[in-house]
Amino acid sequence: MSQYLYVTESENDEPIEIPSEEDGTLLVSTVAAQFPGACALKYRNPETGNFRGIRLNEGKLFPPSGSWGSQVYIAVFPKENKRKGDEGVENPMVKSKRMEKKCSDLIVLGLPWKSSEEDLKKYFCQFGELVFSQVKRDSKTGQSKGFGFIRFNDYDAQVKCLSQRHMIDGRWCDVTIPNSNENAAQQSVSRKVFVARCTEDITAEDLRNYFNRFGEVIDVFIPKPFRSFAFVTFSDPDVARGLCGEDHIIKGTSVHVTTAAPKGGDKFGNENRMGRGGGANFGRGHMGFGPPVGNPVQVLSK
DNA sequence: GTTGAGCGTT
Repeated sequence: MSQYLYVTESENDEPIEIPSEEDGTLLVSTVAAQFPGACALKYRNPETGNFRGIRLNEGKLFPPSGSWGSQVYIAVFPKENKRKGDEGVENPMVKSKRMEKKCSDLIVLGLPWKSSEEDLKKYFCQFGELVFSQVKRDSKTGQSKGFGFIRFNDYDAQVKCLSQRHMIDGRWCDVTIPNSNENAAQQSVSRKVFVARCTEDITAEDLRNYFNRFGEVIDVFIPKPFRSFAFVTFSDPDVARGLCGEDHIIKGTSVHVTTAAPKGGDKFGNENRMGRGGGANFGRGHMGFGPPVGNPVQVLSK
């Protein structure tokens, strides 16, 4: 029997529902219709956190265990640009890829009180597809606070959008990079990252599964009671640092990754006292990565 | 039931 299954291009995109065939298989051509160039599917095995490939024969994809279930499958492309880089270490392009222009959440100021997430999508889709939109509201009344956040899939769309003012339902609105993202490039180094803006439905396993694609996750810690943040520790500090400053969408929530330092006092693993020069001797002296618009100022106090 | 600079429940 035919069913709709969830497929996404990358795990932090919103999935698209696409139909299988009557015999339960899924045609690669069906996948490619939504994801041009896609040649296969994979999915995250919840037990191991690893990717599993979907069996493919003569253009037909076969459900892993009889049925496709409700999990999200990921489209696979030929020669996909890999993000985690064992062999990519020697390829400078791989590294700089992460420091390259990537989309981040954008704050939208001055929204009409009545504007909703849907309104944001309707307006901003003229620049490109939104993978995230949110209107900040009073938790009690639900009344909009007059600002929100959006995120594009495509960096060019973001650039275009940032370059102008926006008339949304009769009001001029400004779109900028949020201040909270400014600490993107310069961060101290640790194997552990702080994941802000978590929601309660994001479990430790969700975090592990999500972040495992960037490098081996060796620990996930979610404070109890719920405090809307979490810590994720990687085996490789480079991976941790590479993620800092980024926004990631997990289960529809945009979380923000920074170094795990602001508060201090963590149970497991690293104590981040960066008092001496110690702590962070990963690799050679040159820390490369000349940030294009370098902000060499390191905030010390606080 | 109002409002109009801001920055996302560390």
